[in-house]
Amino acid sequence: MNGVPNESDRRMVPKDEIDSTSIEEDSSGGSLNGGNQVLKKGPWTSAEDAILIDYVKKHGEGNWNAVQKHTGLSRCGKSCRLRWANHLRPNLKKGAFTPEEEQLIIELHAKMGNKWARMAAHLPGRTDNEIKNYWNTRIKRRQRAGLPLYPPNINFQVSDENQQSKNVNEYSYSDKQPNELMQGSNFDIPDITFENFNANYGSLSYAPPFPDIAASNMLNQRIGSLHYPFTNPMSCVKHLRDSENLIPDLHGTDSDGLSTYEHFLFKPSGKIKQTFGLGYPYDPDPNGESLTPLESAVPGSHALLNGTFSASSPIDGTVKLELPSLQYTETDGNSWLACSSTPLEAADTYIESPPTTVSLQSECISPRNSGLLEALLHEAQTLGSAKKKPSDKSSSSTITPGNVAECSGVSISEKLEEYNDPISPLGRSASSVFNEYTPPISGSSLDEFPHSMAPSTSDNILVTAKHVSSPNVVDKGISPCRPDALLGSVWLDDGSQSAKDQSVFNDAIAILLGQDLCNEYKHLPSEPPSMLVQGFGLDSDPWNNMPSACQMP
DNA sequence: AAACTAAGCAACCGCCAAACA
DNA sequence: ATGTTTGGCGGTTGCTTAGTT
Repeated sequence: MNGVPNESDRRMVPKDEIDSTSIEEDSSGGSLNGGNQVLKKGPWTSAEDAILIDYVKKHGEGNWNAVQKHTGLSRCGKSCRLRWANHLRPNLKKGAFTPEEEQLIIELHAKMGNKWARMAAHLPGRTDNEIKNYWNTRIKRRQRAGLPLYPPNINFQVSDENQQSKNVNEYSYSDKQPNELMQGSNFDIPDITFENFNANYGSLSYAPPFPDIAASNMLNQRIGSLHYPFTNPMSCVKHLRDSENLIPDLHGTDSDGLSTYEHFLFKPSGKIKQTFGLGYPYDPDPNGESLTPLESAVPGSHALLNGTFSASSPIDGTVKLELPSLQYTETDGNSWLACSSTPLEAADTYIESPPTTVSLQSECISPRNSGLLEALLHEAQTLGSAKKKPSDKSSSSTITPGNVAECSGVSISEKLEEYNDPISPLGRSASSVFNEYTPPISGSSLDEFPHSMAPSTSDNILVTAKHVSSPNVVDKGISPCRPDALLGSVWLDDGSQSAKDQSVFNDAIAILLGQDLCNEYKHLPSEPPSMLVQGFGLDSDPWNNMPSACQMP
């Protein structure tokens, strides 16, 4: 039997309680139960633990509400159960997670999402709470470091437990495990490995977030009217938020008259769709008019999105962002780091986080750390509304995070220019940097890829690369403001242009990050794009390149 | 040395579903 | 069939500690 744990008592219990032998005396923070007895809240004392342990020895687990009756313990049944389950029950494993456990957690989370209890079932001696805390801490750490939540080489295999769900439409999205979703509608997905997504990984994993306004504002303002292909409205939030980490590219059509920028913000469905059109080899419907199982799956796939989702809730009215606060809130800030922080900080970020390096776009749009950028976005949005023209409305635009830059035809380069981007890491206007160091990508009006003409999956990657450049940008000889997009085009496109573009990209990075950092990128081997994305030009296994902090102590 | 910040952890809360009356 | 109780789960909060400025 586990003795009375007492590290927590020493640490958590207010000093005036530690020596208290009477658990009845302290009623601080308590509440009355049915019998008007004050139920204590807060940290458990050793005395309380002893009572609870004694009770369980005699009566066994369960019937937790009876604990109070039988023992006089002023704790509600829930609290007793929790205390027992998380701290007092025998065979609990204490201490830090082993590397094996950590790996297992990562894999389980990739499969299950935030199903802590289910994950705990795979980790004997570990509690759901422990796993949850670990994961949240891990997320925090990795997001701060700009790292993807999952190592790219992690395998996401369909587990038997995921066979339960047969029809995604029967369930709220939030309840679905990624693979469950993938299996919806009898859509069989073979073992999924991250390698399948490597081509997108760099940009997917850390492609940035919407601006802060994204989730809440999007939902508050638009969700209600969205034709959103998810059964659970809250899934919009999840998708939006998940997609923050995702996708370099959107492929929406501007059917509702929203400006491009608005589309980006308010039309997540397009975003999601395009996301999955990017190159998932099993997507049976790359054109994406219907929501494929994959589409429904991936947005919430922790594995694929490097995001997490949580339970659903109504979105009408006040939107409660359900993700653990730490799971997303810092993403923006990190993403922005490269742009907003000092060069050194940016450098650290880039060194630590190759994926982040390919998502400069996000950095460029996140307002989290920049009032200016927030203003920029706001203005862009305003302009977007003001500038809306019939032609704009009719154009079938691909909305990408990068395209956000074009907010209603105004490239972010231009916008940054307007603001003179005082926070550019190198003291230069980010826009000028982009303009100068990002190459024009041949290409493509967004109209080249109307929704109905979305290329087959084999082409999607290329499409993605092309779409990141906007008509405006190309026409003006202005490069897209998205190095990640650029990267995508460079890495994902084949042919002689690749080397050239890559070189240009490296130069752009050099400008942005300083030559030293750029050297890291110049080491990028001339490998197939997917390899490059996978390894980010560093070790072939990006997981191995993660900072020690991210490899877990 | 003090103030501040981040990390880690324990516990609570609200919701949900199953069991029971 | 309906209402209540109970247990479980996931998200969030708040506290302590450790590290940094």
